[in-house]
Amino acid sequence: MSSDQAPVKNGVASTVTHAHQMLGQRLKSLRLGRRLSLRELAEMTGTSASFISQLERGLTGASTASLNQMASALGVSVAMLFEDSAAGQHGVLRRSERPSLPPSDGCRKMLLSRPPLSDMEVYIGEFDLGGSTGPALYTHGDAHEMLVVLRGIVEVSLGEARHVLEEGDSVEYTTSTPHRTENIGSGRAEVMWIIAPPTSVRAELDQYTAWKPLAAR
Amino acid sequence: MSSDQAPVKNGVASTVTHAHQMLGQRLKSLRLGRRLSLRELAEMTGTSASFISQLERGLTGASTASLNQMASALGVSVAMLFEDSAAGQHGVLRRSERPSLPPSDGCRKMLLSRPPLSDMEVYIGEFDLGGSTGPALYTHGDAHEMLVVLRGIVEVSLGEARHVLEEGDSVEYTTSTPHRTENIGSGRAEVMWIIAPPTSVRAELDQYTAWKPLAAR
DNA sequence: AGTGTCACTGTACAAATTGTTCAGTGGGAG
DNA sequence: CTCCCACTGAACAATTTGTACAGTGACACT
Repeated sequence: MSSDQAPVKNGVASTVTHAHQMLGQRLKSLRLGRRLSLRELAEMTGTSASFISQLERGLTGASTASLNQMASALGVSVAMLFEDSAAGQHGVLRRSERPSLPPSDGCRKMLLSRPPLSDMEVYIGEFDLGGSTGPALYTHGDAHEMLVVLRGIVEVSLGEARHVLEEGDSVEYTTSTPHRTENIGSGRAEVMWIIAPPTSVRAELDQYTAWKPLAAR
Repeated sequence: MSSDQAPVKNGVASTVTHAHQMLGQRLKSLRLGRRLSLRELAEMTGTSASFISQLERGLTGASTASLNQMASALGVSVAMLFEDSAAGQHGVLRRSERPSLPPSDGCRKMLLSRPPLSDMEVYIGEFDLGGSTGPALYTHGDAHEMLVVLRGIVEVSLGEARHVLEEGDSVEYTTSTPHRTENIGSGRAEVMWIIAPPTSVRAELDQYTAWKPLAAR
């Protein structure tokens, strides 16, 4: 409150620090939303805790390099660090507006959750006939994941185990369990993935690690 | 390690403490899964932190009253505190096995997530023609919630605002925002609610608080 | 009545973790 | 050459963590 009275030489300086504070607030709310401490985020971004502390309170600015690291560690785009909107917004997302991830192997993934707001990640996946999430089983982070079959029949591999799921069935597992989903029905399939807490989507997207299955029993 | 060598008079005593330890481990993993500290859980259950500490380490047992409190605060049944299975289980839940909550106002809710495993709550709601989640808007806890329309057309009230959502549309909001869902389509409707982090279902089920809307503008 | 046993509380404590302060370093722009 | 500024590292006080310990009251079984 009293520190607002910091000496200001000119108008430019004040708007600069104001911009810093806006960024700082946003950064802080994002970090707290992810339940991260300064040190944890510092390690993720390869910076220091004190730096982020100063950053959040608008005492300093950040280089574009740092901004990139922050944004990716928090699972948001750099743009989202600046756009002051999305505050009072109730995030209505129309079906037609769903952002979709690059498709592959006969599977189109669409993101329903909006990273800065959510404490979860929600995807919808549409499988073509014989489509799958890829040839290998994947692991990412250490959160909880649920898969719900909205339409069709799929086979879910979890480590060594396999489960055939029909419409309305669901599975839960941890994201650290190697997993994979394949459409084994005679038509198209549609599933929903729910991940909580969010595993910082973009940050880890290219860090997905493959898993070597043991020889078949 | 060395404390394992505690004096044991007979076989009964050893199996008793063993049972205590099993319960303790389970309790601890549940608590940590909810990211609760001993004191937080103590306050929720109306007990003390030191008691829970001893409990988790198998130094003492618990009365049925305490067990009930623990279970409900953690959002699990008392039985789940004891069944040592569910360890290697990948929670497959068939559509026909979904536990359903007491229906009301033309809306049947079914729980897809299994409390002990999940970091989220997932419900599916089926609305009859004109059905709704109730006459009033409700508030519960302070988590994030997403609603996805699987079939039909619904109207979602969020505080003063109203949104008409069609199949495939979704909304995000915080659970502290007074909210309500109503089927306004010409047929049945089906939606999905996702809440993270979990707000300890059973514990709060009867603590849902109504919200008085302001006079219509 | 007497005597344990046992569930449970409250205080106290060491250790870890929190965010912040501060002095300082290095590099790029003027 | 020099100022500015992004950024580091160590040290800080304030909380918060889980645990230890000494108790209290109730119930069970002589």
